[in-house]
Amino acid sequence: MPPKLRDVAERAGVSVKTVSNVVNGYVHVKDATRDRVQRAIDELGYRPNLTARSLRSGRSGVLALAVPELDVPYFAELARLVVETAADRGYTVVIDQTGGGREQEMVVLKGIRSHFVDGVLFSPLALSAADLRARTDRAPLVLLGERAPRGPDDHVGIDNVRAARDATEHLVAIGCRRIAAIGAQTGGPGATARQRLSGYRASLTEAGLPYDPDLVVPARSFHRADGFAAMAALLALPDPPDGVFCFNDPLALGALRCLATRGIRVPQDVAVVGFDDAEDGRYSTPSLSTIAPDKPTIATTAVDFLLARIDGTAPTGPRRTTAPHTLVPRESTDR
Amino acid sequence: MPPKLRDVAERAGVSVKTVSNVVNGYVHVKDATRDRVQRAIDELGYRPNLTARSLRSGRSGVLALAVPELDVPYFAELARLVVETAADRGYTVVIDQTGGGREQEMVVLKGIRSHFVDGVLFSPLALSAADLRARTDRAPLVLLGERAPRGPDDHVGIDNVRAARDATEHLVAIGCRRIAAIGAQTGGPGATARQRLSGYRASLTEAGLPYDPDLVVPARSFHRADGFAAMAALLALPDPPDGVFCFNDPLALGALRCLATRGIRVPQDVAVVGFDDAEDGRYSTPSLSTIAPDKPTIATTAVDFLLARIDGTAPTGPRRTTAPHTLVPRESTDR
DNA sequence: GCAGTCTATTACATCGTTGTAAATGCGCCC
DNA sequence: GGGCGCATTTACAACGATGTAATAGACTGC
Repeated sequence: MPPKLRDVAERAGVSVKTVSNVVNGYVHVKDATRDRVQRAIDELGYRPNLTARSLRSGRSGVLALAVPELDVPYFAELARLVVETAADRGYTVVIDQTGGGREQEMVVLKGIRSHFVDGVLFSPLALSAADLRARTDRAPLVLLGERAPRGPDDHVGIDNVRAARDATEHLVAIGCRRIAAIGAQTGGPGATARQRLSGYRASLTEAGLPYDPDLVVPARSFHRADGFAAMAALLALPDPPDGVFCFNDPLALGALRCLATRGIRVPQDVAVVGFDDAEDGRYSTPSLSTIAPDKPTIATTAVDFLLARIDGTAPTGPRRTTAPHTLVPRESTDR
Repeated sequence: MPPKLRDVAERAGVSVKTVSNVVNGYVHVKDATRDRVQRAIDELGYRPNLTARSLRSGRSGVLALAVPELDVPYFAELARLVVETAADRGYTVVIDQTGGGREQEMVVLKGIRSHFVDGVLFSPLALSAADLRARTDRAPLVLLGERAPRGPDDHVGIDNVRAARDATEHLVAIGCRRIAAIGAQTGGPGATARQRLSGYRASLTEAGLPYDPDLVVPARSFHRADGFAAMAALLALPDPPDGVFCFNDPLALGALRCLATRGIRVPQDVAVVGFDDAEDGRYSTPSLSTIAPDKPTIATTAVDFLLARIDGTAPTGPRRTTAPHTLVPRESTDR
């Protein structure tokens, strides 16, 4: 049974509240008393009970981070940054893995009120803007990632359309004429994929290149295996592409792998661009050109938005920020 | 202000305790009452305050997972599995990123008593066995990963010596004669690296190959960049290796990358084996042969050990389990 | 020498929930 | 019809902390 304030108080011969005052650095405590109490604290190894404190204060000092999958590098890196930033601000982070399904994401949305977390950073995949608007609960929530529904919530993302254009333009610039896109999400509510697709198309139009639906391959999920399969499908076309824009890095790495097994040279025969700038792509062979969202900015902005909501210092309307991104050219487009 | 039991009670015209009984599925509640209360709950959107519940019960339903870095694939995958398993058992997981430093790891050790988590899964890098034994606090703790100090704590790991031997033997079997090791930790308390090194040496001895200290390269951390640098150092030797055993996959991928930039063929000129079976290695070019620890077993065993400690159903002595591992041969040793 | 001010300390209520034990009411049996 | 047992409901205390307001004492100034 761990010691509590009362145990310390008895040992130091003072009231419970005085101990509490010492613990919280209250000014009006005589030095002699403070020392005595402090000694008792040390001797007993007292540590405040955060649960009790939290019940009293209404704050838990815990944020939730809800992401689809922790082992997708982008989310792992984001999680790392969020946890670090939150720690800096004195907060702990619990991780919620939604799996990306609508049902589980709804649970997160509903679950917020289960006090215990002060606010939620949420990176949804499947939820529609309507789902988000339907939320009755106005608990502190910040949407994370590239998704930007016109909802009532704070949001931190990047300009997906612009980024996808940058990626595609880059392929055009190095001489690609038949440019494929891997990662479209047909039907699903995935705004991210839609935005990237629209940037891709805009870029084609701008370059005077035709839009060929055969070159747009959907991906069920965003893993290497999906990229591999999609690339294989593209290579089976009568007129295969000479450039591929993948909607994230694992897809691109899967595509690279597929090309390697077929003995197709990258970037000479096919150039590849990814998205997210996961660490893997920096050391793959060939190394992967990619769109690099400014992840540290995303993480810190999101955490600070959320803390401002929690503290009530945020403005009433939703805050939306677009974090910068850059194109990082590497070997997979180096020609 | 979210509704509480009292609000529901007033609305339903019953006592607070009756509402509590309904919420907790207590049997002796008249159906009519139960319905009335349930309606009030639904209308008000009542959700129990987990903090209060936790204060009352002494349990928070939260486990902590302390790992060095979330964006090292092995830890990300482990985290994913742990979070999933814990969720299955009705627990939430908070992530603690220690950075792998002794100081921060000590904080985790001390911090356990800061109630709020019911137990800790801890994957230490820098802590010594002495540090762990010095823990006065007997809060539920399970050590995770490959480290196996003779401490008083539950532990789930794999047989590192055996696994390292398997890896090295595999290199011997495909004809390597000068086999290097990347990832030694000189001086540090890293038991993992020591064990893998000893397995490596044992295997050399067994194969009748000389042990050449020049072929053992330490790594400051276990990232791709370190593997790259180590490989570069090995290639600069007058008599470079024809096989490399890397103590984890990122090191191996960094090494592969280095070899690729030098135009050295893998596996023909140099064969490479990694450790951990991160998803990256399955799709790298060449794909990476590696030691695959049974991560799902590690995660579920660890969580179950911890929950048993928490419930008090665990035996008194420390429990130790060695999860199985397998060698997964891929292209990087396919010759 | 006494009101007035300031410091240091304290008792008590409270955060929202649940365990304990007691109260209420009903049916049933002898 | 009085008593017993059971189902149902309740009041109250407690989990460990902290805010509020009150108290006791020390000191100022007139």
